[in-house]
Amino acid sequence: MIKREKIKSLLNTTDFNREVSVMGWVKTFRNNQFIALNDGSCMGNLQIVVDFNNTAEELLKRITTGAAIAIKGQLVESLGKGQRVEVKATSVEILGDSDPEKFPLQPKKHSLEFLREIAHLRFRTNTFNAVFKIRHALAFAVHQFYNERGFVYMHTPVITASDAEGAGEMFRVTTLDFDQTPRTEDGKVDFSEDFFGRATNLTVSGQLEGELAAMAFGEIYTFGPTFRAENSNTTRHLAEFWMIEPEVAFADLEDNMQLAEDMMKYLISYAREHCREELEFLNNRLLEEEKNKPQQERSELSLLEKLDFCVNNDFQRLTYTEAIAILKSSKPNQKKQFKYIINEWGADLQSEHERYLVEKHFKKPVILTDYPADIKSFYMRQNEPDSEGRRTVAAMDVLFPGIGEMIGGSQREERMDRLTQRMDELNIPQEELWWYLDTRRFGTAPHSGFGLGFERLILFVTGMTNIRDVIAFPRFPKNAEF
RNA sequence: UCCCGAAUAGCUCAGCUGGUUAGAGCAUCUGACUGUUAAUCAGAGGGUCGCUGGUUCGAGCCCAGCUUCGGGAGCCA
Repeated sequence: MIKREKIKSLLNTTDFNREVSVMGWVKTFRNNQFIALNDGSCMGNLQIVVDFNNTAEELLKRITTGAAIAIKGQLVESLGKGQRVEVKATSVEILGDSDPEKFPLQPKKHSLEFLREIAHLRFRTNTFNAVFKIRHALAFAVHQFYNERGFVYMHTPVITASDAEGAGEMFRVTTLDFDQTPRTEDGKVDFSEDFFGRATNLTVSGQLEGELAAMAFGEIYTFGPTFRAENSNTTRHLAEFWMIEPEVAFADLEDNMQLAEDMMKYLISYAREHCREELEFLNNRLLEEEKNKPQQERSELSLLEKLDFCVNNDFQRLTYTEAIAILKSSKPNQKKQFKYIINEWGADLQSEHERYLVEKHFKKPVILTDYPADIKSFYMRQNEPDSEGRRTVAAMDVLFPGIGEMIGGSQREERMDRLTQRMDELNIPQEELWWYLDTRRFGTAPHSGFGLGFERLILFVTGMTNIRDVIAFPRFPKNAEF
């Protein structure tokens, strides 16, 4: 028996006129003679030539789009034009039939909306083959990047008891019987009867635990699933997503920004180098799509140009205060084209403002720092008030064109008194976070970290526009199919 | 959650001012052809017009509610 070969290697070989064995799924069967076969190893198909005169009619009829087949035959230089190699089949075996009346994928363009409804089959399309190959490569590159720099990969818990992180609504984790929930004397649900003896949730961030580890290993990162029960219905939010959170001891905001920028450039470069075929396919896909758009709406740079531009140019760094000044005197603000007009310092930036800075003003990734303390989390390091007495924190947001916030992070407040004072102001109970505060009690040190939304990175690198198309089985409000 | 839009064949979409039997391309099936490249040519089948109610002599079309989807906003990564 001959060993099965991958289509990817056969398409590149010059070792012709030998017996090969291939298996895969039928993309199309043309002219009762030519099978376009794909085994997932690459986007390209291998052409199988069937001798239909000497093949049973019954068998030919079962070679339908979507069917899994095993082929044995001679690998030869193609006689036809569209491809370099092909296999002259000597044996065709149907491994799994695919009823052509029912199989939903056709050899034609499908809308992403439709494919989202058949997410279990969309992997078989070129686009999703490319997207998920890139996703894999980038996940691998994340580990390689941090491993090369001596970071320790931490697995922080998915189930957490602290709901004090303030990162958003949480999913409750419980084994209580909803039909007869135990109650306390004042009528509330008695979580002391629950599995963990207290109320627990799915994690919204591994940061707090990450900080604990960073205060021992020096440099750590987490990379795992994260859950937000927000009723978000957008192209860039998921209820379940993957987040990368590095945390570095003895690092200030400056170091943090550098790490973020280095990481982004490393990851994008990695994809450029290792996913050429996939990126070129997606690049062309976007160019095709743009042809149908009016000139105005077409993007200035192609996907590949955009990626290269990101790698080759420094990210624009500026403070919130500087950004407000730019926005205040910007045309859309003066002409009142913004929905939210920037009047004074302290306003939270809306996505229209972020987009203006990134896409119109600087036309490159932007790192915004030193936000007003009032609009940021309790754990961010408090800056000294400026000459006008305005309080800011050492926060940073990395903004990308088309995506918005790709990364959110900060230098952490390492000073016990300042941290607890802020917690009091925001009514965050210190008892619950005693373990977190212990890091400030015992050998506290300056440290910084950030969170990168993995799917948002994939969005940017693939040029896809809906986050539900860059995760295999998206979880979002009213949908947990598959 | 808010604003806007959409839902018609397996897919993509057309359907006039409310009027007889709801159309096209692709896909599927049948036949022809047989070095095709989203093969081609001929023919055929395929519809609870998202759901519920209302207006009307009459609703795919108008109105209300609901569901789902898309775009934008908020929350954020």
